[in-house]
Amino acid sequence: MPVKLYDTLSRSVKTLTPKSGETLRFYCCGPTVYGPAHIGNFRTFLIQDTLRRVLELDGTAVKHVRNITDLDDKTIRGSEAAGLTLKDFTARWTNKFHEDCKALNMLTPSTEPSAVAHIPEQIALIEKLIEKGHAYAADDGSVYFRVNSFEDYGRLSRLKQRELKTQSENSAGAVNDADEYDRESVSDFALWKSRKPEDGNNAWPSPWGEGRPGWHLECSAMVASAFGGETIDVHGGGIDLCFPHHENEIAQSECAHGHDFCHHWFHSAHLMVEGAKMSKSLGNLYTLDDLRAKGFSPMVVRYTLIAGSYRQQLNFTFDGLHASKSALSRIERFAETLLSKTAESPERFNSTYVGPNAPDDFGRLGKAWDALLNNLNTAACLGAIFGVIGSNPAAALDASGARALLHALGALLYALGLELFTTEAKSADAPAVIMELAQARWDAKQAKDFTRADSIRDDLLAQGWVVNDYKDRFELEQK
RNA sequence: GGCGCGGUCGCCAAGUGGUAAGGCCGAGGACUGCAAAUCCUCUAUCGUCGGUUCGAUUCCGACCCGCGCCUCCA
Repeated sequence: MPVKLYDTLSRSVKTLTPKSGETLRFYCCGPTVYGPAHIGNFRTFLIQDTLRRVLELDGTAVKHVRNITDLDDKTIRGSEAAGLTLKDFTARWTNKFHEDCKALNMLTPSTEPSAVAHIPEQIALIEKLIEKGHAYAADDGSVYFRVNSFEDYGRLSRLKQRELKTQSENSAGAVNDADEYDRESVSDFALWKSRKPEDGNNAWPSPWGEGRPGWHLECSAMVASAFGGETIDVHGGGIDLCFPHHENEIAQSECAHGHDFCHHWFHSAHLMVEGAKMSKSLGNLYTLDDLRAKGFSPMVVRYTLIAGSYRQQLNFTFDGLHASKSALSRIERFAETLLSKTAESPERFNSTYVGPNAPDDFGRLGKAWDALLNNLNTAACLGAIFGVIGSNPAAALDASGARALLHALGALLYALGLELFTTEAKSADAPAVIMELAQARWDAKQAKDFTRADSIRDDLLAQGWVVNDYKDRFELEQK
């Protein structure tokens, strides 16, 4: 069954198939590398990662391109402030991004083009647009896109040109871009920005003088270079990019190449944090490291960020993180139960059952798989998984039945990018001192010295370790 | 003002024209020296008001409330 996905352009759920017949062309607007990415950024990247996983599991080859925005106001400002070259500065944050991606179990894109590395392509694109009458150079050496020259402008975001013009004053009453008076129209946007003092050494030669590309242009150039100028199948990004970024990408690319830019627009909704808009001034802008420091594993974060509908604003809360933690460990226990039927280890679960190989039949987990195919309904997918867990199927299964269910579960977890058996620190990880205390408590308990046993237990708890007793052994768990 | 999203159990959340998945929390039970962990069981008529329909949470209209975007924020 093919994957169905909501498309912003047509405002409908459409079947997703590679128009070329073979590999699906998937482009995503990547991170601006001027600092650590926050969980809002990752929400978008994670759902894109999930789409790719579902497609591949469904048998569709995907060329997944996600760019690195390393050349814009923020990276330049950041590098100047840090006293580093743009290259060193962005390399540092690109590395950090990659580390976080890995921790979140994200697949590496097929390619990750850099904007700085595509300046010649961007200049060539501008020349083409000028040649076709879609762009013009201003007196100061900047080049602008002539929005009036592209009839379809505003189709994606459904903004009429007339409204755009009146929107040179926004709702707050502030006049936008007061200094850019040399544009023909306030709707026109910069393709090339002439060199300014605050750009430091970050200027490149061009037919219009020194300067740097405008932000929107990089994606048009990188899409063209990654996919040979062909129409791409899916373009992903946060909903905020719909206008103006994607609108401008469409304008630049379609005017330059003369054919459709992209078939399917894949936008994900934003994140709220504890009911408020996420922002630096509110201090509620979390990074993966922030959450780790509070004791939440990357897998718990991933679960939280993908458990809700991607088209729905997600209210990110610590309650939600706790809920995810419990839910995830419940799936883990279910897998353990099945593994006890097949006499296999958790390590073996990850190596054998979790992978991009969908079983022919998902069996009783069929509903969960169908949910993913249906517009990435991750919530329904998880709901269906828990429905199966609740029905306690293990009791009635023999080893081969358990194996089949493990295969289905492993495929679903691969699709969701959730890795089990990696989260909690267990006894094996406890420091020797803690282990000794716990052992002393166990001995006291066996000797029925409950006063001493309980006192040691309180002691351990104070140090952040919970003791769980079983029939003939105990386990430690980090609080 | 324009465009868009949403209001479902305490919290999160799926969903359908025929009387509402799931997770968390909570409660009760089993287990336990007591706990913890685990397991079992339990909790809603879907913002308001109209309309269409044999029947609407699901379709239409109005209204109320929350939120996002409107030139460089995923």
